[in-house]
Amino acid sequence: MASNSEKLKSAGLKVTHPRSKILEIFQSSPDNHFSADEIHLKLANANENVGLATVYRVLTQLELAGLIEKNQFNKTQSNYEIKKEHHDHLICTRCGKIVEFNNPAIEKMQEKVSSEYNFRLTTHVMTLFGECLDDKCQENKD
Amino acid sequence: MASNSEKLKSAGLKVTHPRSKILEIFQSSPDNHFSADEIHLKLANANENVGLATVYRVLTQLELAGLIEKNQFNKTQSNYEIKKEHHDHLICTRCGKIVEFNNPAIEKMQEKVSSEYNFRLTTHVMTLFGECLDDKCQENKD
DNA sequence: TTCCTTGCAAACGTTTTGCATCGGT
DNA sequence: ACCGATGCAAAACGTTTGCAAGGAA
Repeated sequence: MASNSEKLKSAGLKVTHPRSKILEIFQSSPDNHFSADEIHLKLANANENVGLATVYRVLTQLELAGLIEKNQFNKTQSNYEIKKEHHDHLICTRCGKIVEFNNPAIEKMQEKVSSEYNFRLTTHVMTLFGECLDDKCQENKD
Repeated sequence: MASNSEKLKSAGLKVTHPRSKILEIFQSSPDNHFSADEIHLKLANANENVGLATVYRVLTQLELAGLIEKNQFNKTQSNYEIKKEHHDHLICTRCGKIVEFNNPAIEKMQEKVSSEYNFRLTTHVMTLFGECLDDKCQENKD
């Protein structure tokens, strides 16, 4: 497996401090989804002086390089996660928990729907919103 | 079927010019999806002097009243359509065409996925992006 | 040394809000 | 006449961009 530096280089990006650090953050939390602001905050907490504009620029570059993925769960901000096999999301509207899932049967039917309407399917967004039944979340029930 | 005035009244909203006009726009194009700006433009073209802020306020109220539905197809702006039976969308990324579809089998599997992950499903977003094979769209192929 | 990268501040587009005025009921 | 609804302008919000200074190769 390639190192972070190699990944950046092969994307045509110089290996700089902000880029390495941001990539590290994603790799150390492979199941987490971060907003640009959260990344910025994490860097600040680690005494890394990186401007918010740079965070946005780096996130865009990493996405373009196929190293991370951008999600639009809510209207207000974008969320980024490290690139993995394709999956969709299940989000708890009470505690914010995000679960990744992959359901080949649904994907197949999406293809079928598309061809029925004479479309060539390229991508899709499928996000399920609900309430998780975890103890931690249930405790906050009103 | 209730008139527009009755719908507004039963939502606790006064029957005003902007509200009636906006509701009319949606009803006269039941298959169209409009942004706030498009509504604003349509009103201006019809020599209706309605402020953009009012358009946003009315759209929010109509959504709250269950008369229209808000969609987030792209990051930049929200789209509104008149409320119908539940459906999802298929969008052509080349010509912007939006097709509505409803697939009970997929919906059933979404329920199944949710319960597998111990979630009580409340809503979902499913939007398929592709390229439609309509003549009009194909003409624009590069 | 080159030219990519960064930080800062200003610009951006959409949406929201404050406030004085207007208008249904 | 009351109180909600409106128009306008300004603010808010996440994100992008211009520019001069900094840093990897």
